[in-house]
Amino acid sequence: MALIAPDKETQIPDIVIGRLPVYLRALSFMHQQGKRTTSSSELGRRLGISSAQIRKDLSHFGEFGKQGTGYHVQHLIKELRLILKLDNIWPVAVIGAGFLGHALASYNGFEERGFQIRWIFDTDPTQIGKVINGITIQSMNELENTIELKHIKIALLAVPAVHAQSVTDRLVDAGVEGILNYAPINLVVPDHVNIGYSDPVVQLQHMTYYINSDDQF
Amino acid sequence: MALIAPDKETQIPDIVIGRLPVYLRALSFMHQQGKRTTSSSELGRRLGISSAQIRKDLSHFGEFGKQGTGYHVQHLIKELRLILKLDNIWPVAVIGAGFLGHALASYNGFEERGFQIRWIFDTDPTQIGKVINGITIQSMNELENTIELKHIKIALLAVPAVHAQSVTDRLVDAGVEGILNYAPINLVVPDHVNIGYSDPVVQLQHMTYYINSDDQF
DNA sequence: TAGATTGTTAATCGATTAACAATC
DNA sequence: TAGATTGTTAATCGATTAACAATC
Repeated sequence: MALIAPDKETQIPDIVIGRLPVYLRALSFMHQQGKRTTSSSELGRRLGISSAQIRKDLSHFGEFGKQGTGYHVQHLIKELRLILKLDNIWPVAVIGAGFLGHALASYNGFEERGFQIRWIFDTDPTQIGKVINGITIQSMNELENTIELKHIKIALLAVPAVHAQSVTDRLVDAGVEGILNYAPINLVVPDHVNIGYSDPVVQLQHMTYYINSDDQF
Repeated sequence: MALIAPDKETQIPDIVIGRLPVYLRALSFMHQQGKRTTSSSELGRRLGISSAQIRKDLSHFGEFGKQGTGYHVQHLIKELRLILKLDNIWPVAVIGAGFLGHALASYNGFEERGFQIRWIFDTDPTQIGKVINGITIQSMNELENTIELKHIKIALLAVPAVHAQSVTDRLVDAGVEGILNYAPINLVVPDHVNIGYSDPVVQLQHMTYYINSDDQF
């Protein structure tokens, strides 16, 4: 079997899937503010997206609104969580206990949004055994065993660029299917593995194209 | 990354601009490996992009290759740096000196790619005056003055979500034109301001759609 | 009811790809 | 030269938007 996703799911454009978490984040914000209902136009205004696009995106998955009144915020949140498989907490491993790994392991914003950092790995003997936010730093020697034993599917990769590909290969071999890569390098993985990239420099370099540098230097 | 609409004058699609930093990163990697020339097909293979797309993207800016032999790596790097305005080092401010702000200020991978973290701000009196990687944490009271005095154009926003919009308003009023937002919230800014988003949870929630959770829970 | 807003269709807009003459 | 690869065109593919009947 070449692909995991069934036909019906593959028919939905990936770009649509990518917007759902943004909708979810905005809806959760509205919910916190006490808003009970919203409309595609209100949501679109907040996100800088057309109302038509929001309605079209949602229509791939069902009918979640009511003519005349719009969407019930809490209900739409629940539906989006189901679509994105967020009805359980995904356990996550952090690879690399440098400054960034520390920051990720210390961040408490994951759990309410569907994830929990449960493991952190490093090669540095002086780091191994230390505890960050209740998580004990493990040796990279235990990587494969732990992944297989705990059925870890998702990892945050915060190792130096030179090691990113080799660690990725180990993660994939052990069964990881989703990697958020913080190293500034492109990873090569099998088709069934999902990679997300987080390289701040790439984003900054995108911006500088649009920023006039005349009075900067 | 959500950016302002490209100038009608430039006519170059924003999605093309967004790929240039990725090309640049891959080319720099090749250069480090000692590669002197490459081709659109080799580059495409590495990045999972078609060779036609790479040639088309580059053709918006000029003719950088040679039939039969491809592209001179070092030359193409130089051209891309010019296009993206990376021929000088952009000074950058970090807002927020929590774990993430610390990690950003401590990261030494910015400078060789066109950026230098030069300022870091926080409200916490116990943090102000401390030094991270040679940078003294300043009071948020000095934010506007410093931005205006130093003509700061780019900021990394690493403050709690509840403060992200109000701090953004202050940054924009003071003259900042590019913000990389690490807070899990959508920002509203004027058209001329470029926003990049870095919310790991949004990326993880995108992945989980494709990951089978059957044996996970 | 009258106004508001959905879900959906068709048209428009934009991006990607295949193909190939040019040429190193 | 012969093989390789570019830059570009036209065709294809896909995504966004405008518009509106349905209906709350």
